[in-house]
Amino acid sequence: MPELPEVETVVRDLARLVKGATFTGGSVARERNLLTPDAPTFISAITGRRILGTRRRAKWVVVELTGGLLLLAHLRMTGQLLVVPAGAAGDAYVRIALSLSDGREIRFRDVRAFGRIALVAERSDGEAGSSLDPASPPLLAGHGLEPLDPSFTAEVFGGLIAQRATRIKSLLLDQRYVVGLGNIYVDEALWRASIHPLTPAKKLRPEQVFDLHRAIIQVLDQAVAARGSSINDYTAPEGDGEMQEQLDVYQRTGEPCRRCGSTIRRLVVGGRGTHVCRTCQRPPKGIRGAGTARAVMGPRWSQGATPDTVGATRRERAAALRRAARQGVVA
DNA sequence: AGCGTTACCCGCACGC
DNA sequence: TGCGTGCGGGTAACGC
Repeated sequence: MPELPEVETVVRDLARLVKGATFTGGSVARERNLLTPDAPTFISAITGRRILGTRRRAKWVVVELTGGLLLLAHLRMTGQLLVVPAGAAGDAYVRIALSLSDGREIRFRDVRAFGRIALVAERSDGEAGSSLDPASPPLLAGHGLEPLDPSFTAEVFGGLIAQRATRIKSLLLDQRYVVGLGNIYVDEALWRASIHPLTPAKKLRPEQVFDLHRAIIQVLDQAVAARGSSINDYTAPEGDGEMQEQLDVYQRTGEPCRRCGSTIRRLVVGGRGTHVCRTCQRPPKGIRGAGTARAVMGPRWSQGATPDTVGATRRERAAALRRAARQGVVA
């Protein structure tokens, strides 16, 4: 699942591969993946544009084009941006293909088809508009702080969350506060800071806010350096990442905590699979331990997460076995 | 208004 | 082999 480190890797790879290239046309196999404009307008508007550079905003890939246009891509769950020779073998999941004058093409491949491509005008303030009209309102309005920007300080972060009663995990997943975090890195940052995901944000002590702020930056920096986590479908134009090998809790249900040896547990917070060490991450007062309080688990929580279960689902068990085999541990 | 929850989108893999 | 279901990023809608 592409989060900030994965999107950042795609953006950097794309810059190396296609900066300076010019679009000569393209095809839209599935128009629902195109947020705006309609397919014929999209193809005609992008044809002849040259790629000036790439950047990232939140989890959006932003490709800067001549003529004041921005090509945006959100990968959601399974989206990929690939740069291949035109005519290279593809499959049914290539939703949009854009040809380049040098004989290559950029392909947006997306198995689950949740991802979105948009072509919009850059506004005078540098933000992406919501249409080809540079006077259109910002498309990405409402996004929060960039966690790797110097403006993301512990003080600002603390001020954002101080009044919020919502669970800290749900808040961190909400892109209106801090952008770029998804399920993987939220679980990882909370483990690093030894904070339970069900803790109400406003109940965090000042030192916990400080630790969490630092953990967010550190885990994202480390993941960017590792080119992100290649889990399921994620890959970048220049290849997979390696952060999945360095994750401490995500999809490690049933395995020992690397800090204290306790078994990593799985619960559901805000409808999302969540991974914790219940020894390092003490549940907040008034909320019973994970796996016992159905009221805080939600109806969709996966049954079968018993203490001696290795992985809450068969898929997780299989992943745990593969991981064990890869690391030379006899399962 | 804030917060929690569900439905939706979609394809896959799981599990019966 | 075949069918029902959980999963999940983001958004919308709903209820308390």
